Amino acid sequence: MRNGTAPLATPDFSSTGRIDGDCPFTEGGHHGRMSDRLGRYLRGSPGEGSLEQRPPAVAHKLPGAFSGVPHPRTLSAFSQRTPCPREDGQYDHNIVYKPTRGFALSPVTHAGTQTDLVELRPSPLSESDARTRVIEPRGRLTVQRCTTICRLDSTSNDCEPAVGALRPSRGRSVGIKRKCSLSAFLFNARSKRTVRCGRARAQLASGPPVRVPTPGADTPNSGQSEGTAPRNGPDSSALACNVLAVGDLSVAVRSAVAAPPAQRHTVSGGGDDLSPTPGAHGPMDLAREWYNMSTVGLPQKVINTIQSARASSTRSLYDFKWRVFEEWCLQKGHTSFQCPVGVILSFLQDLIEKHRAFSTIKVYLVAIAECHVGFEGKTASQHPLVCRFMKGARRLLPVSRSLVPLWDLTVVLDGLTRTPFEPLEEADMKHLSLKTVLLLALASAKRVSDIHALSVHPSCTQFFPGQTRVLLKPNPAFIPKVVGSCTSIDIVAFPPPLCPSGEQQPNLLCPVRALRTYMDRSKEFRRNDQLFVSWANPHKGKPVTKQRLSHWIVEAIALAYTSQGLQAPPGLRAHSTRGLATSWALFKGVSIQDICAAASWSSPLTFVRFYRLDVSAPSVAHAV
DNA sequence: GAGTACCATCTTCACCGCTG
DNA sequence: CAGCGGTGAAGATGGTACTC
Repeated sequence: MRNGTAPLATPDFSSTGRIDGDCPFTEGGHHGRMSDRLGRYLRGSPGEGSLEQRPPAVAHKLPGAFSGVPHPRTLSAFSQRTPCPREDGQYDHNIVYKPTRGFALSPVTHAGTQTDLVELRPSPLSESDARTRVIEPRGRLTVQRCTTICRLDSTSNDCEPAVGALRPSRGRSVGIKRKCSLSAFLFNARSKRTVRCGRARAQLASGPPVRVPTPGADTPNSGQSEGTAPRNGPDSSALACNVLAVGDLSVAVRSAVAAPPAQRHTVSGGGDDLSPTPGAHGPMDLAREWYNMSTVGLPQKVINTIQSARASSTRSLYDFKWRVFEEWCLQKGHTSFQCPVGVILSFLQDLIEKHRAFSTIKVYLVAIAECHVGFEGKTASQHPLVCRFMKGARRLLPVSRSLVPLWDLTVVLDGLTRTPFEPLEEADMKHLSLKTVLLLALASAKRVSDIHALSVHPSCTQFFPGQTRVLLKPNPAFIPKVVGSCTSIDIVAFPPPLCPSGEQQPNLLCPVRALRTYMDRSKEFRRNDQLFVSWANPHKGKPVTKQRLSHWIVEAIALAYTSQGLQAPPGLRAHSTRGLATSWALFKGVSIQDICAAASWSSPLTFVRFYRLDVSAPSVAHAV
């Protein structure tokens, strides 16, 4: 791993992936494997690991492009790169989103005096693309391991000592623009161990859940709004070098809409209403909101423009939430759009009792507020009781997650050095693909979407002479989740393991080697520039989706386990690679800034709150 | 029937930006 | 500047289609 200013670490594994006597890990360290030499670039004899300061690479930055282009040649190539459109004229990686499913246009009819306002009409909001996400560390883990409950409650301000230390002086985020990857630390996590000897894997992922403050609750905002200015620590580069070297409606509208029920459409509208109809979807996203606005006489185009204030995905999402509320109201005998506040609160309470996360409940409330007529000129969400309810929910529903990794990194890395993943040259395309994507995910700590955006186009993927290093950039058309956060991935090849015979052997865990092999093999059948393509018919050679990429990662982890005769832990998630890789990196001394830069987090708080795992926990230490 | 992939649905992360 | 409302979008998951 490297951060663009530091050399990639050079883990020293044997050809089997095991660490030789020269490895930077010793039995006496933490986990019995951590060496106090971690964080340094080892050269020479084991006992004389010298610190090698490498000249920092010049980081170039292109306006509007990805951050951190660390190599002049890269910059040149980058400036000349062109988007890589597919045959259908769209860019790879789903950048130009196609309507995954246009809402079927159906007559919008309703009872009331405004029927003519909402008729058969093309939906302006047809491009729904509600995508949602369940981040791995959301704390649904139910296995409790020990009696020592470590809770970081939202009401506590001293829950995370590190947070305070990490928090910028003004409570702002630490703008991090440098790029780096985490491969070195990651693969160093694969410490020397006695294979499965005394391993207590059952304890994995069974640690006490930890409650961390719900975003926004009792904790300062990450201050990302000001995150445009990189604010690197003055010596972060040096640190990285050393460490890496080791390895709304108006009141008028609402008042107008809030007409007496007698003037409004009713549920029994004989099919001519917009009232809740279980299973019947509106012709457009947030049709209720549309009707509410049309009722006060707003022109159709104006309404369309107003509704366009939100992305189609958000409208689609709110529409779904509103339909859920409509159905719930129907079952309870209420009129969804003008029900009393108590009904709304009861609905939200139901969500709490279903153990929905606070953020989920928040979205439901926003959706309801958009479609509900409101109370005395205010939206439903502005009602005093609703405000207090939400405050209570925030306290009652802190984000909790396990501090212990769900899966054992060392086991997985070990598995990747065995059949069916090795020998790599003989491995089938499936296993080669799985191994490559997993190594890449672990080494870069990137989101699946970031990996999905990688391309084999020469302007995006550059191998350095001797396959000593690879620079990966996402397709130029790729829009990351956090705009401006997407950085290129720079991975330096791992050196061959030291063998007594002096024979050069490939490092079986080298991401560069796996990537090179994968690209060479996939070249024969690939039909797209996207890095990862399907290996099986009938989609062979076509770009895989992000979801499939997630499946690959999970399957790779599971296979690594089963290939060793072990049972893979349940609940594996591709996103877990981020938490695990970065936690190991932190554990091994990587600065928080470098970690955030690599993982594209604008604030260290994000890492601490949602991802950080206790990889040094005794259970893991003993297990590994 | 197994394997692979896509689509639709669902949850909630991660952030922006306003307010007091 | 802490707190929080609001928003966009990502990942997980289940269902289903297709091929072999």
